[in-house]
Amino acid sequence: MDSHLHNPLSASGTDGREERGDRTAQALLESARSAFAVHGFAGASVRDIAGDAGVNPSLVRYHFGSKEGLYRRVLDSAMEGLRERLLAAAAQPGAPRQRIHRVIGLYLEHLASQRDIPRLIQRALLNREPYLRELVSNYLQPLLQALKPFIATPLHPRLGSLEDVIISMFGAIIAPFLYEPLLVDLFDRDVLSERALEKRRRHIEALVDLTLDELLHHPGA
Amino acid sequence: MDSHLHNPLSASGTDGREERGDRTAQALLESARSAFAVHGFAGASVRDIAGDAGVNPSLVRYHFGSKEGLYRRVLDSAMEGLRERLLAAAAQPGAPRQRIHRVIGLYLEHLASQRDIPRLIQRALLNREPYLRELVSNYLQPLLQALKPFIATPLHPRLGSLEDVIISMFGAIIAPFLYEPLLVDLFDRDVLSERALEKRRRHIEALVDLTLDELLHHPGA
DNA sequence: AAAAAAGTTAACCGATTGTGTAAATTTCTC
DNA sequence: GAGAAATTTACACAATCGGTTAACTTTTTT
Repeated sequence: MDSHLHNPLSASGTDGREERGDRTAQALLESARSAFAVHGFAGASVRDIAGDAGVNPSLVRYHFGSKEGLYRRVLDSAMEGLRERLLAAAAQPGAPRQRIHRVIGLYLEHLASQRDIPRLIQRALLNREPYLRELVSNYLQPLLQALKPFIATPLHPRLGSLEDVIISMFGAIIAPFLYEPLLVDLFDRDVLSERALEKRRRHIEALVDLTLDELLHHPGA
Repeated sequence: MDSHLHNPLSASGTDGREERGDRTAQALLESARSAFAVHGFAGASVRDIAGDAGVNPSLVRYHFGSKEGLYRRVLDSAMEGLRERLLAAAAQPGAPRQRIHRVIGLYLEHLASQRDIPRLIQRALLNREPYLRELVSNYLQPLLQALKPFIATPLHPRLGSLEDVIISMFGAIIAPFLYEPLLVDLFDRDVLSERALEKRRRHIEALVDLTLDELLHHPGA
């Protein structure tokens, strides 16, 4: 069926020269990432994506096989390199708390530099796409295993299990990116400006410290 | 254009008898709520919704004017009554902290009993639908005004402003509902079971207390 | 320069989309 | 029971969807 269909964006194989096909595939990827983030997979049309990229719609099939193939590549490219950077940050020397702060800071930085990512992942979550299992096993599971020994702790009398704490911190980290349009209306100020995000990073750091202190020393009952 | 188009579900006007049209409108609403939550507005088709409700697709136009009219009614019905219950919980006598816990507990209960809501709101957020402004001014703004005097506080040296704390708590509260498919894979256990949600409620309560203590007394620098 | 490969284009396909319309049916009113 | 109103049905519409094909142009290879 799909006879040739050479995989594009092959990191420009032998030499560093960028080929013609690579450029159009890259343009399609960028337009698609934005379109899928804004309108979702079902809401974004191949024609619109190609139009935005200034390219013929049929090239989607040529370069990516199908709309779904393009979508997969968008998700992959959005996550590219993150796994290695996160694990490296977790493995770097330092006190456990410093490592955790580094990982969180890196993740916040990644979200801030690629604003489409939270929405892409959130849409994948809402649609319960099978891609999520990869995301879990590739990113979250290794990260959890790398960080868990630092905070191995029995049940806390009030905070409960470590899982609950992780869920809360994860929700708190992602919140401003996901609820931005709502928060702008509620607080009447930009929550994704560079200033706000740096403020946010310090807040998360404090919140993590607060819960870690409570979790590790659990003084109160 | 749309000449007659009587509004259905009029709470059965004079007598308590449920009319034929009300029943089909109700069936459409229920099917639509599920379909919009699962597939999104663009992904859910009028024909599928009507088919699931066992009803002719044209009745969507008759009862709700259009697909978008149906969608609006779905959002309204999902939020119905929540505002009054939340404000009543906030206004009930008791210590400020108890009021906050009541509001949060009520909200968690509402999310738990209507699992479609987090997904519907999240999709509305992702699509930046204008409906969100209503949601803010009808639910969040009044709630914020009702709770704010209890925790009026200057900037905390580490946690930052009250807004940041609210954002984090909000993210933590919603997290298990939104990230459920991901968390099931990650922790290999149900995070939305009745047991897990009660555990979750206690955890959130502790987390709120922890941050409120820090916010109000801000002992550490 | 000829041949092969890679990339691009335009046109078309069947399926599905939301919506509109007019007639048929049911229910209510008198 | 006749007439009016409310509700339901079947059918058609224009538009859009993703996908397919074949011809065309550009680039690379020989």
